[in-house]
Amino acid sequence: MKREELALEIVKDFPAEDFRQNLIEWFKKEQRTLPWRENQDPYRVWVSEIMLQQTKVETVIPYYENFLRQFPTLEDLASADEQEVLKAWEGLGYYSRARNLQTAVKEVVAEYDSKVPDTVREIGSLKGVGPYTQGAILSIAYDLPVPAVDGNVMRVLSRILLVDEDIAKQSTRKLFEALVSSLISSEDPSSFNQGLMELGAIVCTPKSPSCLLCPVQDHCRAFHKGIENELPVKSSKKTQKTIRYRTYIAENEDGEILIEKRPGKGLLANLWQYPMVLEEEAEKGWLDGLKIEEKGMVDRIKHTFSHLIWEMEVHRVKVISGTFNGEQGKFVSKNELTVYPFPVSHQKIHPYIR
DNA sequence: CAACCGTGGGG
DNA sequence: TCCCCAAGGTT
Repeated sequence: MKREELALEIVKDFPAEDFRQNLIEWFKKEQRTLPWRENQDPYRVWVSEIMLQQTKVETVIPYYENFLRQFPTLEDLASADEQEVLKAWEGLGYYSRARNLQTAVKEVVAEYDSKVPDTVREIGSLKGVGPYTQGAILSIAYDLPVPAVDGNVMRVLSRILLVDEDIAKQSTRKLFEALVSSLISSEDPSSFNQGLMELGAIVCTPKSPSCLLCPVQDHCRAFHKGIENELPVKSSKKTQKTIRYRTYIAENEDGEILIEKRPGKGLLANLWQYPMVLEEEAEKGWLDGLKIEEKGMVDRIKHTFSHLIWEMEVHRVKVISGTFNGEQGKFVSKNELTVYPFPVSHQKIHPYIR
């Protein structure tokens, strides 16, 4: 069955008008007070949507408030120094979001007279703005009836409409976009989309949803069948790979510590760290061209990313002589080290070393 | 498509 | 400890 036909089949006999009314009324009454809900400024909505990608509301709030203080307008962000933008993002993760956002904002200044475009085609062409974010901005900032399907929406609608497609698969999002398109309010698409997400965030939660408090309980097929905990169907991700590194706290005769800059692409792009070498490539007595004197292992650090694991042996060494062959390395004073501005997360010289 | 790209918190 | 999760996008 084609996707549109399947969507029509699913919403057949569904009381859409009742559902819309209950959802929107609930949202207007119960929505949380959040800094990005002060007004409909497209720039403010945009920033919030980027920050909220894969990130909890409570985490985003302080970052958002600080970011808007530093870059109050789209023009301010467009003309800002990239290092400052990344610094403001420090600790939020997924740092390409920050770069893409600034790139896109610059394009809006240059190509759209500093006005955030209001069409799917134009806004969707901006860097970092995908299918979800374009729908979110268009509906929330411009009151346009466009689907904004995120994880919340798929969870909520999979229960209400009894959809058992695997939401881990990218293609499934399109089915839910078709469903939302047929259900969305033309009167208040903003409250409809936000209502679905808000419901997912505070009532229709992943584990033990609060069905007794749900404003659309009457319309929920999963609740009526008592299988709300079986939905949504989501295939589990596979286990992460483990990479072993040796990490050096390398001190020279002046008491300075060596740090290196990571490559400009890939994981933690451009972030500074203590020099790291793959464990199997760690040479005794040498570190990328530097002759060193081993002082002993001082710690073992395990850091889990979303898709891989680092296991690091931390060694303290004394630099005897030689020139560092790493990408970009330099010695900094211990004093400078503790406050090294960018982009080490949380004011630690190495994000994963205390 | 599936892999890549962070981080912090909850169960 | 381990797994899952959170207003996803890019390649």
